[in-house]
Amino acid sequence: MRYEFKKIEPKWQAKWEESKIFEAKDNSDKPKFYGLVEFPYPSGAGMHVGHIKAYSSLEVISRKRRMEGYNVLFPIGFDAFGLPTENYAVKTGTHPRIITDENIKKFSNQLKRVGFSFDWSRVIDTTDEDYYKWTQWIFLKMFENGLVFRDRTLVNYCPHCKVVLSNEDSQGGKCDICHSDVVQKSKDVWYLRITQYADKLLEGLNDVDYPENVKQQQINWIGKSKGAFVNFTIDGIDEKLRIYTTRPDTLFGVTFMVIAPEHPIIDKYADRISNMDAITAYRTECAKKTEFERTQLVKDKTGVQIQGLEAVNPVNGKKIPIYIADYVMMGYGTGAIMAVPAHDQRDYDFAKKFGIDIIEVIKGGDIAKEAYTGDGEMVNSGFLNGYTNKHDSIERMLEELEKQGIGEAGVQYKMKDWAFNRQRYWGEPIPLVHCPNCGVVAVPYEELPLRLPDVKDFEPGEDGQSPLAKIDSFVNCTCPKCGAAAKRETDTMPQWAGSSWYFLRYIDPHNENAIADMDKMKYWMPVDWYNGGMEHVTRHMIYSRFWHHFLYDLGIVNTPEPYAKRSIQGLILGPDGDKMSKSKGNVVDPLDIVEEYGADTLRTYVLFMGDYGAATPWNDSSVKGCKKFLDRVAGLTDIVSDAPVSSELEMKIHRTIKKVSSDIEGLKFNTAIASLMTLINDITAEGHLTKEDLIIFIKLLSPFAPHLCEEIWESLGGEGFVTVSPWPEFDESKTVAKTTEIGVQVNGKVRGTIVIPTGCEKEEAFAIAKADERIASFLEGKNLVKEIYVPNKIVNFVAK
RNA sequence: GCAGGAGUGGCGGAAUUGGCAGACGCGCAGGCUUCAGGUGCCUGUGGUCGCAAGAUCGUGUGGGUUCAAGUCCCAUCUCCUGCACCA
Repeated sequence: MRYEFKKIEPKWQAKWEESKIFEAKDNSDKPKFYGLVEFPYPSGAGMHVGHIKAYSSLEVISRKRRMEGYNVLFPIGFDAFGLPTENYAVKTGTHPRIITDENIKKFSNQLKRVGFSFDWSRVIDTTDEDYYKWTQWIFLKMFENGLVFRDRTLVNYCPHCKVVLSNEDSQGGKCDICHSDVVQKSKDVWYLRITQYADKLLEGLNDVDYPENVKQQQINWIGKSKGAFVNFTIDGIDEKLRIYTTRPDTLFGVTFMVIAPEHPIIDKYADRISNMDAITAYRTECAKKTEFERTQLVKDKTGVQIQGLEAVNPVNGKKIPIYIADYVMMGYGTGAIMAVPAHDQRDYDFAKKFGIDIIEVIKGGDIAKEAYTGDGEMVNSGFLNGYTNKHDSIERMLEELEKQGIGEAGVQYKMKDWAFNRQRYWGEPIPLVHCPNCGVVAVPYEELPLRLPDVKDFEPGEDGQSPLAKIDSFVNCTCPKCGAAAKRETDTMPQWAGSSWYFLRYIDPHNENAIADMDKMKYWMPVDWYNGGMEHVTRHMIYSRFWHHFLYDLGIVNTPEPYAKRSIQGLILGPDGDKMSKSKGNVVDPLDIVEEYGADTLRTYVLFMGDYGAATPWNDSSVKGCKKFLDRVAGLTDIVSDAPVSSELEMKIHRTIKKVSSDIEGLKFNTAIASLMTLINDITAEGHLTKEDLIIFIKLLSPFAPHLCEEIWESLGGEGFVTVSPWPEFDESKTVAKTTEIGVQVNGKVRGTIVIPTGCEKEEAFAIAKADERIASFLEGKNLVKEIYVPNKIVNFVAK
């Protein structure tokens, strides 16, 4: 047979669709497997080879599971709200709905052409009102349960996109969407109280199978730290300055305090501060800086002492100066710190610059040179003197603080509450109403979905207002509670909302009464295996785990954790080894590859190219190598004969079944394909194979190259589809050879190889080795000191 | 700075977890097929020395443990990814 991909690919894609073999069954006695891939944002550019790699791992595993007899749910959908579509709408005047529909159509066709075995009967689109109705519904549940609040604070704001960004979306001080510098702006913001779930999100990690680095990244992101809150009094005023510290045991070493430039105490006591001009100037200076600039100037400390306010160290009564400095952030802890210059490098640098005392309280370093952050004996510390263990001294200090009522143990998280609104059109409307009498009121559940109004102008307002604010018919409404004239919230939800629960909707995509039917969730949840990119580990995964924990607490879902197992695919780099990007012109279009070499070749290549988790450059020549491999597979049909193959080849077939089966489970697709290549080399050397042997071969290959394998299956008279035929089994006894070739070392150097009966005793192995002429020549005239034999591995003689 | 990961031929990458380093693919060289190019097939392919048999070196670098180290330990360099004045 010849590998005529242009003919066979459309043929089998049509047959698969017609036979519905990829549709998951809701009522099944079979064990279930729920494989999930991160659904795409349907951009106008269409699919990228990165999408192919991202979906191929669970594509192969899902196909293998079907052959193993599982009822498989392998769905796909579109995360279609978002800025690129809206920006394109602003530019072209086309409605985002039309653009989205076009892009989804384009993506679907492309995915189908690659032959992915998605269940197309369960496609979801986050911008579909039947879908976002439930996104709004979950939001209202959170509102009802006190997890939604509004606050006027400094937010990360992108002046280019004109939206408020969460911390997650402004990493490194750059807007995640347009990469402009993010500025700080005072705004009213809706927050989701994700911090209330910080501990559950941490503890939940113990129960899931995520790669270690993924867990670690989430742990760092949540950033839990244990320490203490301590209240410092301000001299002469009845006012406490509250700080957070992880080292309360160094309290005797505090020689000054620092507060963030935005700290409210400054305005409160402005009349007592004698250098308000200098302070105001410094604050203005800081406000101008972006957070990025502020955190970049790590080396040089700046600040201004507050003249007129002095704090009192609560453990020794000493009066200490208070400074404002931008190295203290309002957003973490209490926005104020106690400074211990002897044992904190930042405080040390500041003290050196401003000539403040440095008092050593932990022995072991040289505080004339730098801060000492290690352990050691406590000194100059009153009742703590003589303590040598950090844990003990902290405990002792906490005890004292609580006894005297000046502080208590506490925890802090780096993770902040989730800024949950955008001033944009193309997102889920936030279902809240502002009533002059009742305040903020929820839209009643029965009025959901709260639909996006049809508008012509998608341009956001210059004052940072949503385009929805310009639509009077949308804004003006009556209060659901008191009936008074009221105004709708005009902000929309951020991009991450719709993807925070989408895996639940696949289970029951058309349910009109609930996000999904409980019995169906009990069958399908949790997601057995979720594959995606590293970039979603801290945002999407944390957000969706938060929503899921919340829904679990309400009894709406049946598992606390949504994803039992997570894997990560590595990037595909351009042929030049750089990240693919339009500007570099090194982008590979997957459809070009499908056109020229076929979908099976593309699928095989993206998994063969290297370690699945590693970033690997694209190589056009290697693609051809995979095409050549499939050509040779097609050619196997020409050498089928009735004559049984040698026992040697039979063993290799059994070994290959074993290896491909286990490699797929470990995401080692490259070696699984390599072993099939090795086997075809062995078959070619043998010159023939039986029909049964060929069936085994195409079954093993079918998850990777399903179109070709179906064609061969059909030509061999197979019933139905190879895709749903049983996965081959191997006979362990047949994977073992009668004889094994092993290396023989003399003094640790390989001097030859011998053939031994597999699993033989050491005496026999030594005898065979010594009988070997070459080995004997190396042993001649020497004393055998030691003989080592590792069964079926190696013989080593130590001779002097 | 902190956390995680990686350094193996000309290239992508293997190595049953301490047991013959370089599987498989690409590339390259030679040969066959071909008027020719391409395709296809066969052979070879880590470095150095050697006609060869073979010897010798070899997994970022330096040390160590071991009969035996890509793999374990100590030190060190480089690169990637994330976080970062987090108190």
